[in-house]
Parts: sequence; C-alpha cells; structure tokens
Amino acid sequence: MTDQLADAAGTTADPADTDGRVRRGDRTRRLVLGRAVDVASVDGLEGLSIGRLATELSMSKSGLIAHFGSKEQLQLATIRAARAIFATAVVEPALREPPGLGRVRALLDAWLDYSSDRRFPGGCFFARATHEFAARPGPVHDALAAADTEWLALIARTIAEAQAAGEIRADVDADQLAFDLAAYLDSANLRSLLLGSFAVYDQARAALDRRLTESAS
Amino acid sequence: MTDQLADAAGTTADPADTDGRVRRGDRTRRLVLGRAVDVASVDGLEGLSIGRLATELSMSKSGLIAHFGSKEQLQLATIRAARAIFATAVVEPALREPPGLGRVRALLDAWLDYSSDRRFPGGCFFARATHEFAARPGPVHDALAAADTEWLALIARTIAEAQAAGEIRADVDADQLAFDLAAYLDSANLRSLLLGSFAVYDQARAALDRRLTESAS
DNA sequence: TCATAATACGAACGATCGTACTATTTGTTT
DNA sequence: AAACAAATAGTACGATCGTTCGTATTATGA
Repeated sequence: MTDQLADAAGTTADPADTDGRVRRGDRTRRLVLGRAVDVASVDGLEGLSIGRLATELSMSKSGLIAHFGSKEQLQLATIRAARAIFATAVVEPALREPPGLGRVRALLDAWLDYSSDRRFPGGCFFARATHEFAARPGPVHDALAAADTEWLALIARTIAEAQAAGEIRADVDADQLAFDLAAYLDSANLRSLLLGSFAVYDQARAALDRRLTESAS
Repeated sequence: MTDQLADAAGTTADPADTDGRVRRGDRTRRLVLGRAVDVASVDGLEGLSIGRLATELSMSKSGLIAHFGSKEQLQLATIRAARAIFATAVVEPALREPPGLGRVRALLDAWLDYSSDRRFPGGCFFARATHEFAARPGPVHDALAAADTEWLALIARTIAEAQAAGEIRADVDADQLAFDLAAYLDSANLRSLLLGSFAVYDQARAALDRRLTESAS
C-alpha cells in the first residue's frame, strides 16, 4: 500500500530485508516498471521495447532484462504493476465508502478521474493493453482477461451491495448493469484520447447518472 | 460497390481501363489490402509488417511496398480498405431500411453481426486500430479519429431521422444516445474476444433494447 | 581482509524491421 | 520488331529487436 509497485516486481514481500543488494534491485525493478506502465499505456505492451526502456532509464539492456528474464515476463510484471496502481487509484478510494449506492458512484467517479487525470499518459492502461491482446493467445492475454473479469465482477459486487442495502432495485440484473456502466467508462476514455477533448466525460457522467437513477429504489 | 477495396487502393476509379498492367497492379493492391486488414485487426497496424505480409502473399517486400510508398501509406490504405468493408457490411444494409427507429435498430444489429461474425478475424478493425493510435499523434491517428467521428455522427443522424419520424422522443439528445449505444457495441466486441464467448453480445442487445425502448415515443 | 552473492554492464549474436536502388519481367503501343 | 511503361523481383543498407555470455561493480557475510 505504501508502494504500489512493490509486489508487482515479484518480490516475496520482505520489507524488513536489510540486504542492500536486493533493496537496490527492488528499487530498480520499481523504477523500470514505473516507466514501463507509462510507455505501454501509449505504445502498448509490444511497443514496450527493452532497448528503448533501457535508454530512457540510462541503463543497459542486459541489466534491465536480467530483472525479468524475458520480454514476456516483463510484460506480465508491467500488468501487475498497472493493477497495483489501478487498485490504489480507483478501488481503494471507493472501498473507503460504506457499501451502497454511494460506493457504486464513488467507484465510477474514481475511474473517471483515473482516466481523465491521465494517471497513465495514454489513458487507461488496460483499455490499451486489452485491445492489443484481445485476439491473441498466450499468457499476456490471459492475465489481461483475468484483470478485466475481476474488474467487472467488482462493479457487479458493489452493485449487489447496494441492492442489499435497499438502494438499488432488487430486480436489477447486477451483471447487466455492470456491463452497461463499464461500457460508458471505456467509451469516454477512448474518445477523449482520440479527440483530445474532455467533454466526452460529461457524456459518460450523464449516461452513468441516468442508468443509476433509473435503477435506484 | 462491386469491389470494396477498389478505391481504397487509391485508384482514380477507372473501371473501363483496359490496360492489363494497371489492372494487374490493382488486383495486387486489393490482394494486399485484403490480407492487411485481417492481420491488422489481430496484431494492429504496427504489427502489420511489410516482410510478414510479403511472405504470406508469396511476393517480394520491394514489390509489395512499391504499391504504397511507405509503411505509413500502407497503414492509411489499410484504414481506407477497412472503411470500405465496414460500409458494405454495416452502413449500406441499414440504409436500405426506411428512416426511423427500424433503421436505427438495423444499424446496430448489422454492427453486432459484423463484430460477432468476425468479419475481421480480430473483431472490429477500428476498435483494435483506434486504441492502438488513440494516444499517438500523426496521420494514422487522424484518419482513425475521423472515422470514429463519422461513425458516431452517422448513428446520431439516424437517431435524428427517427425523431423526425416521431418514433423517438423529441427531447432525447441524439448525440448522447449515440454515445450510449456505441459504448454497448464496443464493449461487447472487446469482451467477446477477450473471453472467447459470445454471450456478451446478448448483454449488448439487452442494453441497446432497453435504451431504445425508453427513448421511443 | 577475503570469499560470496546479487546487481549491473558491455559486447556480440541472429533475426527482423523499413527503405532505397538496380535489374527483370510483363504488358502496351507504334 | 522496337520502344516504352508499369509491375515485380533481388539485393543490400543501417537500425533495432530480444537474448546470451562473460565480466565488472557493489554490498554482505565470515
């Protein structure tokens, strides 16, 4: 929680490890992954080349890739790092709200901020990477598909909480509602980048608001 | 109209040209672009490499790229080719319906078929390419942004026709409704590819139907 | 101080990238 | 048949790709 990229690097969560050598390695891993997520959000996980990353960070290719083993492992670590950032930027703030409609709204608002504030320079990291690997098999695809499934499940679960709290009608299909809401978010993210405008976020907010209002008890 | 890829290749629409040399060139251009859109729908417009394309088509790199001049020009031609395919698969069938709510539904249904039938092996070509270049400047970005803007404008115009026909309420914001509907389509396309399932198209249909029903007069 | 272990570097590898330049083949025209 | 034009092929270039190997640097232990 203190550092989003700690366990994304694959360390065994050993904060009290006083070995300065592995601490140096962890520091480098976090440095690399911090740049990697930004690069990948713009140029994709394939555009994330080792040589480019090494040049930008003023280090050697071999020294960089030694931390990950292969490019595919670097891509998987980058996804884990992006998940950690997403969790702190979107999920955790929402979970600080009490369960109910307020938490649903907090989750969606946090996502819109995460996208429009360009927490990643290329907009939502997952929108970029997921489309890149949607039609390609392999471990990277699977990791992204799992992340997407978890994200939609989180929305649906938050909706179900609001139903349990009596703030969303019981006859609403939580999965369907989650699908609709996520669709608005993704569409706004894409078209804001595409047009260089932020007005589309207002359209997303209007869509979210209407859909939630008509679902409220 | 007879051949979707004819003018996408950049020819000046000279069908009666009896010169067998340029006819051969046009045939090759269409062959190349037909493969290019399929490859790009899976691996993106950057993954579209000249060498790979040449190998798959059993021709030389130099002979292939001579038709386009540069990779960026090939990418732009590929976008034009994809637009032509999209027009015949989605737009033209819908425009054969009389203006009104029926045409709106026909347009959306045609899009869902275009996506779920995998008219491109990687799902919607534009979903893939647009996310790839959303955060990158240049002519390719601009061409994709223009295509997206035209697509949303077409939906909005079709909605406005239905309003003029008295089948959609006059107080409905056509641009907002178009945004919502397009969001459902894109979301279904992505998540169907990601999960390898087609059930998500039913969610999209449910979302489209609800949104249109509540907007109907 | 000296062996040990982890991290980082430098150089080179074969492969592929996009592009340019020069033939060669194929079809047209006179 | 000869001159011409368009399409295609062949070859090579410099750059970058991911990866591997040997070595140097840095920090930790005995």
